Amino acid sequence: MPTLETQPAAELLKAFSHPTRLAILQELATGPKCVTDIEELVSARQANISQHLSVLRYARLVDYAQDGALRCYYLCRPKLVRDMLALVERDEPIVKRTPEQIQADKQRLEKALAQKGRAKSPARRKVSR
Amino acid sequence: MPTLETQPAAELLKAFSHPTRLAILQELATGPKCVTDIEELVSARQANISQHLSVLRYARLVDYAQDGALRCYYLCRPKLVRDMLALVERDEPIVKRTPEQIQADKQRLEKALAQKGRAKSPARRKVSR
DNA sequence: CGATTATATTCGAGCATTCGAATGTTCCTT
DNA sequence: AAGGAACATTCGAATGCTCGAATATAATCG
Repeated sequence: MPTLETQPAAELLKAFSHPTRLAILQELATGPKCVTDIEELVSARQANISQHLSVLRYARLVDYAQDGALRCYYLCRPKLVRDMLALVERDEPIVKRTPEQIQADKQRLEKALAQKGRAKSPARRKVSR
Repeated sequence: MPTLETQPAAELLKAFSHPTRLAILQELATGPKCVTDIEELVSARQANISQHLSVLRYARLVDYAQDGALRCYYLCRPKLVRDMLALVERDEPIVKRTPEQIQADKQRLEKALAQKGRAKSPARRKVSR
């Protein structure tokens, strides 16, 4: 019975889920930059960068400070962004489980549940096993 | 000059970016489950769950072991998934920076760059400041 | 075998995202 | 004030995503 607010979490993740936006965040992770700088570093047109920055701003991942005609964008939740970037580039080996291991896992899980929550019997199934 | 493969990273994140898929991953984080179990825990129709599981499988976040007529789904990169779930629910306070702080940051960044990379002068700008 | 259970796949409609082109706005600079 | 630089916004077309309904498949039961 774990419960995370999946709706807002999904929205946050969506903001991260675009190659150009990831590239922008990556650049901002090295320090604040104005739109023109970003435009050079990430290769995309100005309007497009602005559109993506707008998405990132709405998700509260970035904000900017105005400096004359320039807008210096920066990460407004730097740790979150950096950890996310680190997380997605790290690659965990993919595990493969046999039906037997799965059975064992289920057993452990049921035992743990039975111990804590009262009257939480496993769902009825038409299959024997 | 940071460089992460943004394309595959964005695809991975996209697989996470849906409320139902997050809910499924959350359930699987407590142990392996078959589709019918998931269907009860997450409230969505069977076909829809299957569709989302297919996306998660393609992203190599889950896999299954067949057990008779049942398919027991499990996380095939459990640490990645758990860390992601933890990351999105954690909420970092949003920082606000003043133009002055930004200036300071930029200064530091330029200094650091000048020290390492040769001939990396800042982009020309028409604005004085 | 025939029925039923468990799950997957296909299809189509509706909705959302993405991008470039064009245009706006604001702030310099002269 | 006029012009240009920096950036944002709007619009429309193309593409992609999401869901339910219907249908398919595979295993098990009787």
